[in-house]
Amino acid sequence: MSSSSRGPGAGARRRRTRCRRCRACVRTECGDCHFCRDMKKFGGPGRMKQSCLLRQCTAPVLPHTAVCLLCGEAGKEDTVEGEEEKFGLSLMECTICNEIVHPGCLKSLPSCLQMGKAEGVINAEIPNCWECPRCTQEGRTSKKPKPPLASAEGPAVPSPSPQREKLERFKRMCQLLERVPDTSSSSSDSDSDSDSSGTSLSEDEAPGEARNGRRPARGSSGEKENRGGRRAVRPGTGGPLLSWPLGPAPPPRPPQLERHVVRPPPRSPEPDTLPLAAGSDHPLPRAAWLRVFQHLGPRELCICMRVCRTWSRWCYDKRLWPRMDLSRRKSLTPPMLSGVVRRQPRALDLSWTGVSKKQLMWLLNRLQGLQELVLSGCSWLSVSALGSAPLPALRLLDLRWIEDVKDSQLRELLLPPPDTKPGQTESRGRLQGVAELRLAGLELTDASLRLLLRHAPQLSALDLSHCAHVGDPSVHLLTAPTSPLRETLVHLNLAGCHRLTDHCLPLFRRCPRLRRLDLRSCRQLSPEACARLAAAGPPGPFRCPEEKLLLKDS
DNA sequence: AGTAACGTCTGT
DNA sequence: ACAGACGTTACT
Repeated sequence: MSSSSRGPGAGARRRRTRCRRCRACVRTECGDCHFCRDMKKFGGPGRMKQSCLLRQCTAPVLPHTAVCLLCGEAGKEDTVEGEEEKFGLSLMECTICNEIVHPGCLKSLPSCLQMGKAEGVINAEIPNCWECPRCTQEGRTSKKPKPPLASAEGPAVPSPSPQREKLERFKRMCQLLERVPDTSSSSSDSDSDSDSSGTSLSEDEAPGEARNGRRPARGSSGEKENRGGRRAVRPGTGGPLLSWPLGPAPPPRPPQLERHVVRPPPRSPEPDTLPLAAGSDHPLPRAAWLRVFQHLGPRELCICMRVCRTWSRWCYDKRLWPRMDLSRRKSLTPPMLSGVVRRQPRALDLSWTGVSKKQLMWLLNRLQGLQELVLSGCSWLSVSALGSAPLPALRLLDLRWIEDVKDSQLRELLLPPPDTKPGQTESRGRLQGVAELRLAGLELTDASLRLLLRHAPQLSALDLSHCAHVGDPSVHLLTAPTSPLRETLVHLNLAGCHRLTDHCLPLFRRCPRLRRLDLRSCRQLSPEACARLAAAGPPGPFRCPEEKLLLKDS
């Protein structure tokens, strides 16, 4: 195997490895995803050899054995203090040519070997990842593969056009995500990342349906040569250590872009001022601009984002995007999804969309601050992604009118994740902290309500309208002395629950905080019994005028 | 030596 | 385009 005979740093591309620190790395396997089920330890055949979907590292690092192609040494950023010095001594891997160097080693090359004043384009999303000055300088990005510098004798690398397209998308993504100290003009088109349609977002890529959201293809390690059949031969890869940048450069291998990750915007310092064409800065600081932007809607913000690079960056501020609405979009494109992730909304409406399970999983894994999620009218197939998603901040979940949701499906969502160890913390379901749950139109029975009492005990608003199986016993359950919801419920929607009879009405007086009870379209309820409930004086519910018992269809 | 899993290739 | 397979790499 030729790649193993190459010394590290001699052009052998390095496989990335887990950071072991990110949230994904430190969690346990879900035991339930496609790849877990394949694992021998979970009773599978062990053929796929992939990491648990929930354990996909979000910051894959270079292996410890990686060294600089130029000096042959490892990363040495720990030996210095300043940011700039650290950068010069860190190992950077180019997403295009895959070469790993110390940026400092590049700078100290004789000037005749340097690439003018070209700067690398740093990809802040992935550690030690950039587009090296040479690739940047030569425009070796989306359009052309990196030609062998010394016109090596090797065969041209076949680059099928789909891969080329992916490369272009990848390049765009890198430009959009880059957080380079603005010395380079190589990313001038990155300002155009917001599109003209207002609420729809188009910018960097998200994997969408692709490849389970696997990590970005770094260069691989040349193992493609181990297969018979067609393969991309890499000429000149055994070249001398110091051949770069003069020697035959490894031809580019378009990375397999469908696997790259898009993460929340890094906490990189934002420019605080707006540079003007005249060279000076606009007197208003960023904070003032943000206060202006806060008065704009999504459409206007997207327009602002096309004004200039600085505005574009400022407008990603998540304070400007507390809620995002993608409802009723038949298909969600990768740019839309990554646009959401970059804006980190607190509330996201995906109702009646064709969001897929993978897309939802991808999103939720990257929206850890999400407080409100609306998925009404989506398919259970997709929504089941909630079953293995981390939802630490979730307060509102809307699952109305999802087809095929019965007790067993809701159970999946309510029960604690399978990897929660009994002694770890107390076993907590995902919806423990949820205050508002909308379950209208689902085929739930009292079995689900019992689970709700146990695993969603903090509900203040519950929508069970048009749940055909909800009847008097359900109200008994909800208002029983043992029910935690008896104390917490403020809003309860039971509209269209035909099985409810007058007998259940007095039970609602057990809920001291109940302020709004929707009993519209409950055929068996008599106006008289409802009137008696409504007239119930203190300490019963519905005391204030704005607190209502809704009885009739308005 | 053993385990995990990365990145690419193949068949559909 | 996708899912599955698997050689190989990274690390213990």
